[in-house]
Amino acid sequence: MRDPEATLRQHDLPVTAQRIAVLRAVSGHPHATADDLTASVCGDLGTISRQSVYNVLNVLTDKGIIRRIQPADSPARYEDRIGDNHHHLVCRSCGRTEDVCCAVGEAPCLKAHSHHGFKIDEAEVIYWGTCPACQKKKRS
Amino acid sequence: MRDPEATLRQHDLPVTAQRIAVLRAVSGHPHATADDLTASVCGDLGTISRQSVYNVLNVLTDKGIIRRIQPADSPARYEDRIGDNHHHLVCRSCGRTEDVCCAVGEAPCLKAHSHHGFKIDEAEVIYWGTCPACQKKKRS
DNA sequence: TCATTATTTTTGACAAAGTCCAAAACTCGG
DNA sequence: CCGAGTTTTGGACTTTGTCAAAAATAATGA
Repeated sequence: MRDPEATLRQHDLPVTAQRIAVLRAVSGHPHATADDLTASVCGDLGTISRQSVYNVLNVLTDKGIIRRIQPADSPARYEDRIGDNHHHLVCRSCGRTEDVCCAVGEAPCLKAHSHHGFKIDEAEVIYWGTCPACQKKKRS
Repeated sequence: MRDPEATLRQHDLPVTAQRIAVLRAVSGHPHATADDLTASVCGDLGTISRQSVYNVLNVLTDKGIIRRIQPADSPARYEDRIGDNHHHLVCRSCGRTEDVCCAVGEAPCLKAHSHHGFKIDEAEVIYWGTCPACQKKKRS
């Protein structure tokens, strides 16, 4: 995210300190939770209400400026990187999340199959596993 | 699920009325939530505690007798059909969930890639879209 | 069959993540 | 700089699920 303020203006969103700070936090901490982001913003602005963090994250998500990912057994996480159809790799034991490029080119990702009459708009892929650190921990 | 009782015994689980009823409910209502299942079991046994439903669902899931799916913005759902690596199609507006056969054969499903040093054990795919009923509703 | 023992079930409190609402503060256009 | 309309804030509330202790039940062996 080069310029949070410009990004907000481009999307006709009033520019506020909270929005700039949250946007910067998301940008600087990919896959952070709302809680993580609140902490990060507080280190920047001094304070922000929990509700504002959610408000901002929701409006940014709705506008497509950021993306929300919600793996099982984890609070929602947010990221900056959008529009490139990448997927995620999540550690079952610590929740560590990494980006993964779409493994198979166009299929199944982005391909609008038709099943059961549904109009499909996204194929979400999560790879579940164990991260290096947790593999070590388990062995010991 | 042909015989819930036999299934429980096969897995060395003490047979209780609650377990049989929950197992039957999951079998008869694929993709139901814990709440749905509680209602269904109550119509069968007359009553069951909320905690017992969770206890049973957890133990059955741990044993691999049923599978838990946790799409974003939805409570956990449970299903009977396991071991065939199928995926899910979820309606964004009403949560309706359908099974989808693995769209691309072996890849990316079940294929253990190695990325970031993670040991991957599952590839979960969710297709997001709008079900026929909600498409109609939106148009009207 | 019956007592024993370990496992389940129940009840009620609790926790995490997020939303709803009304009041105060702020942004932006004129 | 003013006023209208958004945002932000604080607090209560909701949903989904877990924890813990006591009561009930299932499986085992005599």
